[in-house]
Amino acid sequence: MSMDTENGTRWLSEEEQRAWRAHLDVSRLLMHQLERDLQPFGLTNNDYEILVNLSESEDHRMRMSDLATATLQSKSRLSHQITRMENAGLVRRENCESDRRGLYAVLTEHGWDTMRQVAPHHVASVREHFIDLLGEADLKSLYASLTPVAQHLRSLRGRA
Amino acid sequence: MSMDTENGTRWLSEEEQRAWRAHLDVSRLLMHQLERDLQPFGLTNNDYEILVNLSESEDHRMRMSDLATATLQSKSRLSHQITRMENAGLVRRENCESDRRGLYAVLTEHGWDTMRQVAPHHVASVREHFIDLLGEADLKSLYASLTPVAQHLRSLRGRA
DNA sequence: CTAAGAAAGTTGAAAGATTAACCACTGTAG
DNA sequence: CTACAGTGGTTAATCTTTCAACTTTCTTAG
Repeated sequence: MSMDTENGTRWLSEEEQRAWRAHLDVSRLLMHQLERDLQPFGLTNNDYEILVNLSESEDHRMRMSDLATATLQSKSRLSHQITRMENAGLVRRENCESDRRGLYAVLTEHGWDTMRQVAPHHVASVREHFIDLLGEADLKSLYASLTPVAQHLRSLRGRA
Repeated sequence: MSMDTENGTRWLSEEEQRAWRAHLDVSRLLMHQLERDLQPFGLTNNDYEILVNLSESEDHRMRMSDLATATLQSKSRLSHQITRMENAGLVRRENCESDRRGLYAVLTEHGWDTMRQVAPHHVASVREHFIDLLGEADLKSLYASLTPVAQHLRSLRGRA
């Protein structure tokens, strides 16, 4: 196809640049904005994501590892994160009978209440800053385009 | 349109969820992967972005403020960032004649060399993990969809 | 049954990010 | 020309993330 310069590097075309930049900018600006919208509730984006995952799980609990995988965090980071949330009374740790190395992170009453209170605001925020700015066609094609990328990237993580 | 539950919250439809999740996942996985690909060169994503901005600027220099804006960082964060890069010999600070409060961040020789060495690899990385996984139509529609979102978000930053 | 290796999770130190307070200078309203 | 609000940038304290080392338990090859 295109082989632009002396050293064989295929630089990005105008069009490619634009798409790339757009994705990059949205991705950062959006995270930033969502974080800001959660701030009044004393939660960070990370806190919220943990709460979502636990809320949607059987018995409001998840194994640390699974939670780490689901939220794309390292074990270490998750461990610290859960410690903070434990101190904030949002979750607690419980050990696992079937595997004595393992631990569950469990939503507390307060965690669940918090979730129920905050979720509507968060959804509103996601709508206002993202979803509602896109048409149905946009959403469909976004999903169709990005899914293979996500798959590719997931297949890569955890290599050397 | 849709008004799903008792309390009036417009939850996300299946389709909306999927698109949202896809964007979220790609955005995080991708950053992570790019970071990893830069690692062998001793650069972080942030370092690289600064280098790009300076490289593309008149005289390989930019005012701290402008650089902060361009890279969507806070002044404080940028200040720390530049200090680190200064210690690594990639940039240097120079004061500004016309406004004695101001400083320029200037690319050093070593910074420029680094940039020229690394850029091809970075582009390859962006292609491998993003651009080349999308068709031309995908790119076009991605750009078209995301640009208004980016504008919306940019208009919001720097409020209260 | 046991030893070696893998898996689950934690920990502490070092690096990076955020917050708020700060200093120096500029521009402008009176 | 002066006082005062705003700009440009840094700094110190604090919080979060990363990295590497470590403990405990589980699995499996022999």
